[in-house]
Amino acid sequence: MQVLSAEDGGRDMAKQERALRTRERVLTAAAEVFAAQGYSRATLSAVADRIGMTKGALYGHFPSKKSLAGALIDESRGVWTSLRTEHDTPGADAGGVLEGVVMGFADRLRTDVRMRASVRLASDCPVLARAVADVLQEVEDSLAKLVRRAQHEGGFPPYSPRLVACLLMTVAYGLLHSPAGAGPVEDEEQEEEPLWRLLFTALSRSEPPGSAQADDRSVSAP
Amino acid sequence: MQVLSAEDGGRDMAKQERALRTRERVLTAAAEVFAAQGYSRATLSAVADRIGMTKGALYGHFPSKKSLAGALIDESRGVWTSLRTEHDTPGADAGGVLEGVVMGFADRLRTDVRMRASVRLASDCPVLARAVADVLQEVEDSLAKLVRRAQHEGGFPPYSPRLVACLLMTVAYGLLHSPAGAGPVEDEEQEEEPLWRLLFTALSRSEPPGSAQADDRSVSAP
Amino acid sequence: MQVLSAEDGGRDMAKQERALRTRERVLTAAAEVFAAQGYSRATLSAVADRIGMTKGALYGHFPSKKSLAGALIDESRGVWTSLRTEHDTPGADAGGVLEGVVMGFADRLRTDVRMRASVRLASDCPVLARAVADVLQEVEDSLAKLVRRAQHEGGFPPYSPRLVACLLMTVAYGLLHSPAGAGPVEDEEQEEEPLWRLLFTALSRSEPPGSAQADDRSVSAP
Amino acid sequence: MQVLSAEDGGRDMAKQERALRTRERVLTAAAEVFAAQGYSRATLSAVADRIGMTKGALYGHFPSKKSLAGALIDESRGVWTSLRTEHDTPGADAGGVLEGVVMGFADRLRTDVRMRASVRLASDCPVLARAVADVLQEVEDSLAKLVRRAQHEGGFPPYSPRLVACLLMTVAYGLLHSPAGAGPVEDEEQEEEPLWRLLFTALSRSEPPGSAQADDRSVSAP
DNA sequence: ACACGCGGGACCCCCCGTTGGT
DNA sequence: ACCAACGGGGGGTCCCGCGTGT
Repeated sequence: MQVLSAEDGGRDMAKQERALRTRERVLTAAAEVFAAQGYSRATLSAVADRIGMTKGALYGHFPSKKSLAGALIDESRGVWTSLRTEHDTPGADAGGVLEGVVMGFADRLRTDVRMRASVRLASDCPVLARAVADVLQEVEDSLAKLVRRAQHEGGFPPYSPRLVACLLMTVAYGLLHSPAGAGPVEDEEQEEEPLWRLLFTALSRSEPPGSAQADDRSVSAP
Repeated sequence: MQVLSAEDGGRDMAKQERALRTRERVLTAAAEVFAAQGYSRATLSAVADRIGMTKGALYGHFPSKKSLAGALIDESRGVWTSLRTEHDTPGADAGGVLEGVVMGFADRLRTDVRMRASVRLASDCPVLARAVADVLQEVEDSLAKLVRRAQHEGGFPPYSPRLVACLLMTVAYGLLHSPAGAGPVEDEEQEEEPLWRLLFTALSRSEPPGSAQADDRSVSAP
Repeated sequence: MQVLSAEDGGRDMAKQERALRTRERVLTAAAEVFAAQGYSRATLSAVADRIGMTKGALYGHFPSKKSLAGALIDESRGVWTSLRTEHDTPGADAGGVLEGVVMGFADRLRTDVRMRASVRLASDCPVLARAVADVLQEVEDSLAKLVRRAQHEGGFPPYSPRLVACLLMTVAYGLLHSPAGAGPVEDEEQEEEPLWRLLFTALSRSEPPGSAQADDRSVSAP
Repeated sequence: MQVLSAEDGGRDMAKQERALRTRERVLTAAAEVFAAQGYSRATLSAVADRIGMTKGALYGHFPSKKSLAGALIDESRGVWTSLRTEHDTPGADAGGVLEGVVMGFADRLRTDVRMRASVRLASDCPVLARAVADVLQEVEDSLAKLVRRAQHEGGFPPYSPRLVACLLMTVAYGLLHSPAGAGPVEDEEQEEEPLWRLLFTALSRSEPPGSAQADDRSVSAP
């Protein structure tokens, strides 16, 4: 049914190519709306308008609103694993890996709309509880394992690894749900990365900070 | 508004007593729904059903869904100030005050449904942005000031006070938006307090934690 | 049941006196709201607020919104008959009686809120169709009979009496439903009486108006 | 908006054709309900049921109840201007034009549901006050100007033109708000045209009607 | 007994997610 | 890919009765 002849195959591939491109555009637009409005307040009309389509056209690519959110969630799983394998090279010390993963995650959260949407959907969506529980547990377990490895290698305080992982996830959730305009946004576009660095620094600190005087920017802008 | 005489006053007070009790029940039920579902997914029917009333009955106490959320927000402001004045007794060291306030806040978040609802509404509600921005900024400023005082008295690392405050707020938001059932919930009801203790410990730590081996519960269950 | 004893009778009468006064205030307030808003848009809250009562208190005097409108309608019947008997004195010529009745009606429409409310309710109310049909037919028949008498006495053009009566009623309805601010309202408070006079003049005219030039105010302000 | 090619254009026109037909059906159904019930008592459900649609389907054509009424009002403006230009041919005497316009208006009021709805909405709708004030003033001014012209040409009594125009409008309003079944409705379908003829005859009469005896039908059936 | 106010049920407008005909 | 239509609530609010004190 798929391959009938050479010409048809070529046309089908062209169609699929085009369909795939459209699907990506839909996904990105949906991510923007989901990230900004959350699941329930987001409307398919807003998604369709953003890419000059109609609501009905979306149903050619995704059978429901839920499936749109699901696709975003699924994709985030891949992003996460790639993030982990990217930093967790053989021979790397766990502390560095942990830092790389966490800060890389923070960076993705800042630059990638789909990542933001996925994390927000993870806590917003009522009907995807099972889908998100998987990837959530996976991420949390990975983080906990990294923490444990870092502790064994030394240099990371003996906090409960699972608690640390949970805290990191919680901060991610919180950032996605912060009221617009809140937070210490002063620089032009550096929004939330200093916050991640502060958190990571505090969690991984093992030495006394010295007797330096307290002053603003001491961490966020050395 | 129309206290005319002693007898009438008595009757009015009785009426007001009853009405006030109902109002409180409505507020609590609304807080439960808002905390669990967020603003947009919460329905007035759910609020009414929870206390055995109808939607129309709610109209006598709160003219709109927005006003319900607004009442919760307003109340949270009072709770916060009482929390601050309670711990910020003259002569107390800032570090202790900060700890008391943060942990007290965490405890309220765990026990008081309305507090949970308020914090969640702060980041959920589209129409109350202005109302929440006030109390939010107030809370964040108070926290930052406490951090600064703690740093001046010594014993608190020289992080950016505003960043620390923002992180604390973010964690609060994140906890309210964590997917149900996530997190290291294993004990019967100790939900999120260990997480707050971990965060506070990490932020205020100035000495090396010693060479203790890493193991679960090392912080949450000393 | 009514008169038990002298004291009780006195108290009852005082009560009834007070109740009657209240009833009148309610009726007037209701007439204002009905005349301004029509039946369906009028709310009992607006009526209650206008006299400093609660909605429930109204229920003690009138069992329903419909009964309130019904009372107004019934009262208008009495007003109408008194209006007719007032001008239809024995020995009066029918033309003068007709003019007196019509212009008196116009005056009542201008000064009496309840009359305005009644006429408006006559065409607004969905559930009082039967009650209004009676008084309506009565009024129309009376007018038609007066027209017929005036025609027999001479001096009134031979229009169909029933059609003339219907036209007069229609103008009354139209005035009550004119959009606020419409019409030739230029004088301070003389609103709609010139219109009635124009209509009556045109209907009763039998002579040529002469060759006077047309100019504004020729009829409304001689 | 997106006429891309001939084929698409054909399809779009077919689509638009269908949509336009439906829009007309909706408009007619709404006019029936508005004319019969007035604005506030009219419900969108009644409109939808009348053409076998659902409430949500209406939303695709008119975003609100108000916009439905607004479309009717706007359309009536066009009907009115066409009515005026139709009779106001160059060289026609103003008296004839006035008669043609008024009687044509009366006929439209009898045959065109939308016209009835528009006139009724003009005095019923609370939110369209500004939209109706325009067309109202326009109509009234046009009528007044015609009256003035007729007076200058001779043959029309020197009543105040604006008062005459206002009276005509008032009768139109009154007819739309007459309780159902009222009036001298006896013939099969000749409802309100005799009333208009009586009014116009009385207003334009300049000679004595002769000494004919008064009898029913003398005007409506010469 | 009378008046008051809280509460109830119904309904309206709006609008969203979703499905066939073209 | 589009348009039109559907059906289901959500929020709002109105009119009305039952229990409550005087």
